[in-house]
Amino acid sequence: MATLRDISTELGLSVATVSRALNGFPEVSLRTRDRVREAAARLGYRPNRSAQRLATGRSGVVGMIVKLRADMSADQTFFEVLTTLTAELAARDLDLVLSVDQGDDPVAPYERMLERDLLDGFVLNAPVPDDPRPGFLAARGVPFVMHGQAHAAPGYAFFGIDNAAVSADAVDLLASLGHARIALINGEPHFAFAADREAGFRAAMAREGRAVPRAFLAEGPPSESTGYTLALSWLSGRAGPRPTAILCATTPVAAGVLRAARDLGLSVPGDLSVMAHDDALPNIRPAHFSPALTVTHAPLRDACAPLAEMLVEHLNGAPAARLQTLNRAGLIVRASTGPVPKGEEDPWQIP
Amino acid sequence: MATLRDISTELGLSVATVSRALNGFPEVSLRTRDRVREAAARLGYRPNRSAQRLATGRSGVVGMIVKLRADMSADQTFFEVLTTLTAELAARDLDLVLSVDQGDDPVAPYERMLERDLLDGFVLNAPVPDDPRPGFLAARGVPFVMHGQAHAAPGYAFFGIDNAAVSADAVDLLASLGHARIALINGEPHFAFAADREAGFRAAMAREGRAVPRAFLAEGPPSESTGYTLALSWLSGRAGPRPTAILCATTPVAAGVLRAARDLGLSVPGDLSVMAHDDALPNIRPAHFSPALTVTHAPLRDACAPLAEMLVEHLNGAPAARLQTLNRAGLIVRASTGPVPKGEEDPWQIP
DNA sequence: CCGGTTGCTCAAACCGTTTTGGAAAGAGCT
DNA sequence: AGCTCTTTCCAAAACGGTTTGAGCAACCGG
Repeated sequence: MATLRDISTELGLSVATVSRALNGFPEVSLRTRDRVREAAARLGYRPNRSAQRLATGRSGVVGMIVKLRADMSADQTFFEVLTTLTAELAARDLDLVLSVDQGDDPVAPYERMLERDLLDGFVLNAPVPDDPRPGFLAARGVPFVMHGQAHAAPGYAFFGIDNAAVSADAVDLLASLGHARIALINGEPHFAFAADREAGFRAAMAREGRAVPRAFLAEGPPSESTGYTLALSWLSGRAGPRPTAILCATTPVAAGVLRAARDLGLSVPGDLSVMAHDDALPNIRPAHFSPALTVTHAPLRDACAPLAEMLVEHLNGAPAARLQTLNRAGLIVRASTGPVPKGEEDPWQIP
Repeated sequence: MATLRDISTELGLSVATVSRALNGFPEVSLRTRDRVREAAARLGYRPNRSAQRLATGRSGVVGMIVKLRADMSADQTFFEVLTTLTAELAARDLDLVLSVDQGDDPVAPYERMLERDLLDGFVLNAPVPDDPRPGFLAARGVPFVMHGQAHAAPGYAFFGIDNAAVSADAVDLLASLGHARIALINGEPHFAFAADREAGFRAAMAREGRAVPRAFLAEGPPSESTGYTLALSWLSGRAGPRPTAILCATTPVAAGVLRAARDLGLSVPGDLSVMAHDDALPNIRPAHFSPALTVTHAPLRDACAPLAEMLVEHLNGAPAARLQTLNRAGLIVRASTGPVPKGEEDPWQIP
């Protein structure tokens, strides 16, 4: 394994110059920099991480915790983020180490990883309302970036989408099509994103003058069966006048709703409009649903490069306040939404 | 953060002595060792990993690859191993870093991790028959331990259970109860453990003089629905004389079989005996099934300490040939197995 | 011609461990 | 006392990078 010293003797330069050349410092001439680069490539030089870390005082490793559910499965969306994030961090010379946790204390696994004294920072995910982790890490001066947002105006670095707007955009589209009875199948309520979606939904519905009985505001795991079960019950009319539009937290949920409509002989969008938020997971193609699904669209993948970049800047001393991005999800209108059915324009009455 | 130097000046010793004292070398007197230990604790000394690694030439980090299925889920059992293994390795001063892979090439993710030049070795899991990974890593001189076994007599370090014996023990128990028509719901055939279970099953059945038609040798994912569906079909009698005993790859599969029997009005173990292999995953308690499930029993958790220990020894130069353990699973007889029903003692006839 | 700037490079110090090669002190033996 | 072993410690040399401070040209304007 070639070292800086090997290159320096090879070229008759000092290790200092070689080091600067490879790190792209400005005070080394273009010509020598190219020579050094060439020699490094030729000798197959790879920096020794331990040495680099010893000298810089940084480990080049950031951590992330996988939170397992009671059934020992991990969040589907987690892996989607994980793969891309690993690549994005690697491109910035950071390694991502994972630790798995199944305990109750949300900060304990972070504390354990800090004790190992190996990490420069963290990527947090799946924020919950009043998430205790940001406070804990901030108190210890550990840099981190959050994927999502646990508070309305957090004092920490984060990247996420405007989840209140996700619901509002969907409601606005459906309302403009004349829908008054819009039901929501939300994500699980202990996640911050779901709270934001509900708040946005309620606010938009109120703005449009549409009431929403508690019965038509449901929540559940992001699975096909969640959508199927809830839609079956709602569309049967048992819970009250059936919704003319259903807004789903994820595309699998929408797939279940579509199946329920099919089973009941309802046409989409003739009798029922269906929308979902699309995280753009692979192997799920809402454009190929039948009918093609109208969605708000924000690929989870797209969060990874910004998150990685923000973490790097944070590690380099950028203040958290500068590292806050809230993206707006896109709106893709396809074939699963249409005008409200004739005679179904009346909103729900709150008892 | 206190360093060796801090301790050495504090005590008027050299850093060399402090280092040896802390690492428990014999050439330092008991008295000074205690003084050093005390001072280290008092000053809150924590060794600088990067420096340690630079000096020893080892990174103290081992890798593991999470292989994702097409549906983006990970193997349930993977996390069970992962959590315990992380702890066991940490107790031996090794960090475990994970990388997620969803590609087709089985060795590519290992190559990628090696390129990052951060790892001392690997833990491999979920071996497949003729697994290419051991050869790949051995060719590069990278130490690793395998959880399981991909070949009959591998040349590498591994820890696993004797899966042929798992099947044989179950068949022996059932045969001793008079059962002749024993069906198998095996794990997915691309895993080595399933191939071994099938081989053991076939051999034991042949030894007992029992034929097994292809139709009663099924395989599938380790889920409740796999067991339910297969058992429903078998017990209906459509595929031929119904089995008097069903051997399941996992306890969730057995749960499905029990449900199918219940739905068909069959009593267990009156009409049907049911067995499974029990990995002892949390949240699944075969002892509380109704009836309590007879199992072969080998907690996945139990593999972790040996695996960690073997990896450490391997890193310290122990030859692979000395680091091979094949454990025997236990047999726990509970209430789901009983004598063969009267009049059902005849084996299947192979057409 | 001179003082000052700029561009490029180098030697040396440093990061915090582990490990090597002695050396001093004491013990045991003749 | 002289000699050889142990025992116990130390100074110094790694490990392979990064960073500092200084030096040497060449170039600038005056």
